[in-house]
Amino acid sequence: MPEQYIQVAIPVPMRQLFTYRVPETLSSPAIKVGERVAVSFGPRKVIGIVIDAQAQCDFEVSKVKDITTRLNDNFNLSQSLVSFLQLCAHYYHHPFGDVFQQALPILLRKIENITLSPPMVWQAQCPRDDTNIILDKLKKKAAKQFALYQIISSHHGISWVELRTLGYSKTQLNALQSKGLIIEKEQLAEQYTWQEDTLNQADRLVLSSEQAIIVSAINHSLAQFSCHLIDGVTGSGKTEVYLQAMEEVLANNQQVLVIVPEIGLTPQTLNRFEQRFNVPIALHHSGLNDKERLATWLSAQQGSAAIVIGTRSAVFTPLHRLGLIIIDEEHDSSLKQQDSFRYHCRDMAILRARQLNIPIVLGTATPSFESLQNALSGKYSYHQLVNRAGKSNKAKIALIDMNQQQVEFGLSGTLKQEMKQTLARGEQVLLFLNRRGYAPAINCQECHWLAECQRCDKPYTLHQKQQLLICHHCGSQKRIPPQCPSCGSIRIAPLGQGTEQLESRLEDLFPESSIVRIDRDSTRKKGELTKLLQEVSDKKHQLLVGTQMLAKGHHFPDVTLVAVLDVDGALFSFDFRASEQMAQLLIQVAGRAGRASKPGKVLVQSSFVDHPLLQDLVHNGYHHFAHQALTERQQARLPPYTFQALLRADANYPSYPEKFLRALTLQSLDGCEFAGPVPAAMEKKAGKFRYHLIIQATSRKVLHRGILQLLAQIPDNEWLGKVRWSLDIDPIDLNW
DNA sequence: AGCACGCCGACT
DNA sequence: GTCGGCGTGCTC
Repeated sequence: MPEQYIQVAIPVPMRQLFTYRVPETLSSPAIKVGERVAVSFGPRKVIGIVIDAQAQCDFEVSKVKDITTRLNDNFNLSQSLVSFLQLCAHYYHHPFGDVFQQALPILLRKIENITLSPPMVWQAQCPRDDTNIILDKLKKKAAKQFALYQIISSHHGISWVELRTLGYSKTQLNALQSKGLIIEKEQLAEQYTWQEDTLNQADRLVLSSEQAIIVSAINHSLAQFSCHLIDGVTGSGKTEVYLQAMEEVLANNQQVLVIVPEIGLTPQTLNRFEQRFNVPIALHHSGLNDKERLATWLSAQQGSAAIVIGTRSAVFTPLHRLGLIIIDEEHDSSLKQQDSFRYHCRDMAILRARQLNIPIVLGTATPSFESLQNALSGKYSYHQLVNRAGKSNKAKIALIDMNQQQVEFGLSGTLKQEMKQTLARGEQVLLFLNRRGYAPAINCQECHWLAECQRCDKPYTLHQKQQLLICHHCGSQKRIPPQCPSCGSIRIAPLGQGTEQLESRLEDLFPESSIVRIDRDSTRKKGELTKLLQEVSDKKHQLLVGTQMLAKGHHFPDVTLVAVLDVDGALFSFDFRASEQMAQLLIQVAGRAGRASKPGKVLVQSSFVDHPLLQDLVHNGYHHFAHQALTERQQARLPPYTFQALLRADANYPSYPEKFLRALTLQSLDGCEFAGPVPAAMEKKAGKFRYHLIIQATSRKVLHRGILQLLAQIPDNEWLGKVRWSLDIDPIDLNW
């Protein structure tokens, strides 16, 4: 019997696999790719994933260790998932151990044995004589319980996680249980299959011809890879297209993976899917605990879940019979992870669809320039939805010239007037200010001393309510100094305006109206965001103040006036993506407001109303703007016409990062261009000094090859060990 | 990333 | 004397 060696991915940030021996006592049954094994690694014990089961020993045999145990549970990875994760690691030049670490539920990375209680679902009890009487009572006295019963009774079984995400409480559930209306049962672990009652026709809409063409295009390519970009304004019926495209896939007993932005997994979204399909749906979002995440993972892998709906990291869910992937809001920035493993969920989803030979659908009202370019060049099927389903009028965007106006607290006279009129009609107003806190700085009015964070060299943000100075870059906090540390003056005053200040100013300006502020500070508590949004839709508040958070996901039908208080930052940013993001934000904001009978109005305040970008966007719309901007990108040889990578380095001492990057030989990298090394936009952050290097090429292949050559040099770099470095492929945030 | 090892400063 | 700061190096 020859010795058996395996290659194992270990959860460390190293770009290599580790060789282990499988002792004879553990060699039967044959060890497989994707198995989890416990191994000793240096002084500790870790879980590794078997990547190659027939490996030759390519390491000094005397140093190779035996694996400790094989984890013979239900949670080993499929061959297909392992090769997908390998593809991801390869694409991003990222350590494989770290990729699988992030892709797996936390519980699968731990040594301890996993005890997972069987999955439970709620079902309606068989109707008894008095059932209808009880229900009638509920309908009148407890509408929420009645709605809960409706949803449960329309399904064969629905989990607590689903019900919780739909906005129901344990109390409501217990109430129905004690009335004998519902019962909790173990969910059958068998594979989901399409039944006669799987599709609920009740709210199924008749498709417009535009929509029907898209659905049939998707359905015609079910057994092969194809990428469809659905470019449709808010209200044009993208979700209905998703739902009807899913029908055939589900009818083939295949699974569907739906990815939504972080904030997008709202009760309304989920409700749409729950109403339409009577199938087990597994969820994956930040509101789940470790066991719930693992349960989702398992039900997807075993095939008992027909649909998986989740945020970014759900792209790594194992799905045995995946037939269709849907990415909603494909332009959304939350799809790109901005730390450690910097992957873009959309791009990895496309890779996965290609690997599995299945279609993928990208939906948005404001396509990312990357996707738009791929659509225009014919790489994706491009579907435009131009007709708004409810025939509602699109919100009009108008500019307000701040130079021609009396301005008070960041509000122009025109805006104040419009606000008064809107509020007088009993409608709601939404104000965007992308700056949380009370003021973005405080300074001394005598000597102009500015309170700065020592670790970032940036002004502290004043948080009045907490009576604190908080650095928005590193999170450090400081008391407000009673007097200027430089000249001793007590004339220290806030500079500029944030949402917290705006809220309190509005309280004085509009004492009759109730004001609500929605930003990261006011929604820190779990469930607070949902609560505030509910209060808004209940019309408990007339004035809404918020940051970008408010631009995503939620629709406010009674908001008929939206104002963006300060758009100028994006016009003069040296980040070439700033204007793209600004345009997407404005269009998304416009889509949040109004309804068929009450169209919304969007006002944008700027001191540069003649700026060509603003003019183009306002007068010609997003698509004209995007085409213009794409032409400029092409001329400037910028993405999506070129491909970029960013090599970042940071250290505790100022000179090391630059020295590290300068020590690299860049000339040898055939076909690649470079910018830098240059100091990061924030050269100092959280006490670290940062430099970076941009690598650019006209093809992904050339870039890939260049990076491999670059990475090969790093082990010999004399400054290695003095710096920390990381690589970002297709970077979005060049400021970092 | 951990974790150990090792070499210097301020304490019971 | 030694506790512990974190710089450095290693992990099949």
